[in-house]
Amino acid sequence: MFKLLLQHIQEKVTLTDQEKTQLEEYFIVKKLRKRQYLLQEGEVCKYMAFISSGVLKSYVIDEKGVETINFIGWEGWWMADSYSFYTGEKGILNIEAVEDAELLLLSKEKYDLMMITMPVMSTYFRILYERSLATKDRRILSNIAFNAEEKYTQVLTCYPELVDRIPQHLLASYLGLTPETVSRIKNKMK
Amino acid sequence: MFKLLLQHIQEKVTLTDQEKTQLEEYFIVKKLRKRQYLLQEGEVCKYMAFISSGVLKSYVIDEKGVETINFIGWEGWWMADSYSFYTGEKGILNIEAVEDAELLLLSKEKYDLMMITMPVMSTYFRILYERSLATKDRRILSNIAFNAEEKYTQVLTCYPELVDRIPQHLLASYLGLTPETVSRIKNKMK
DNA sequence: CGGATCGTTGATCAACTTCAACGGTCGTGG
DNA sequence: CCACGACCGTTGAAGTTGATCAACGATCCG
Repeated sequence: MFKLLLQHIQEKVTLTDQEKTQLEEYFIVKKLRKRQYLLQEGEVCKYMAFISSGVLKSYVIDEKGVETINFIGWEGWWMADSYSFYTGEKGILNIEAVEDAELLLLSKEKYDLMMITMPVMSTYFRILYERSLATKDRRILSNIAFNAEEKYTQVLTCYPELVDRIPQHLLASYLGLTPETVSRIKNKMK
Repeated sequence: MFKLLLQHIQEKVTLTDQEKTQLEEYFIVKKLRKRQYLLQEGEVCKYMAFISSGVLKSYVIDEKGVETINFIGWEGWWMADSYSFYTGEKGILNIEAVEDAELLLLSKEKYDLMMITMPVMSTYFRILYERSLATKDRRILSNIAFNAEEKYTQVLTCYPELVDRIPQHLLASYLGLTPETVSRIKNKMK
């Protein structure tokens, strides 16, 4: 259950055996079935979720009912409405299982506590966020500087697994394109 | 010189007098004149820059010579090619002064050292990154879910100062639009 | 003064969306 | 266990948004 999480953390920082044990106290195990919500628009995001297995998506729905994917994560990724989690204000994201999933939830209270009592975890998150910022910067650039085909090939090279793990229309939405456009690009490139 | 930085840090964490003094050791003061580079594409980003005064932009240039703005910052913002800074690999961003600017530079070596010797600063950066992630998430969403007009009005409400601080064609590029389009939207809305 | 930079406006154009129809696969309930 | 509906990808045709291209006026500054 905690194996993947511990492994993940230890790629960035070193944990003592005591810290490893201590760590488990902070999390709640939660299972989600396909299509089940972790969070709905308008709620305050009370948990960061570490995905032990399965696939989750976060997205918004506009007034016409169109879904726009904010993020897609699977084993080894963290998931939350970051704005809502850190500020405590109402969020705009929905988070939902794309496949059955097993999560380790870290509540805001426990997170704050952890940041005080386990400095090593504050460091872990700082490092995690460094990577994450760099990635998001690249995604922003590809959004505003690339055309449809460039966006698609970029995501293929950066996240080759993505294509196998999720339905194509989710990938399309993640890229800000329509399913039709992605379908046509795929054809054209083959 | 350090006043703004200290103020900024103390919005997020509490510093002792000793830490305040210690902090200054880590930084190099640097002045940039308008149009002067802080970083050029292909270089490794060796510094994070805290902007004490002035305006900086980070951007990429595509094969046709078109500039795409990644980020624009002024007094109180941090600036770097985050990917390059954290990984130590060559970067893709150019960073340049839009107006004469005064910076406090924190080198990668000093940053790494600071993270070890000043836990409070590790915490500061963790908190800074939390906010930053939330902001970038919102920007990604507005990039992929919004049309030109919505992007423009969103940036107006989130960063009203931006319009006064920077030329309009930079704002356009920041939004992934052409100057012409922004000009037309502005007219239409008035 | 003359050049560079910037915003504006108009006309044309292309990329991507929208709309619609169809075929395949999967899962669920009768 | 099969049938039907939901879901998904594909293809074609038409439509729209924003880009491109070009010209012009204003401002700033050396």
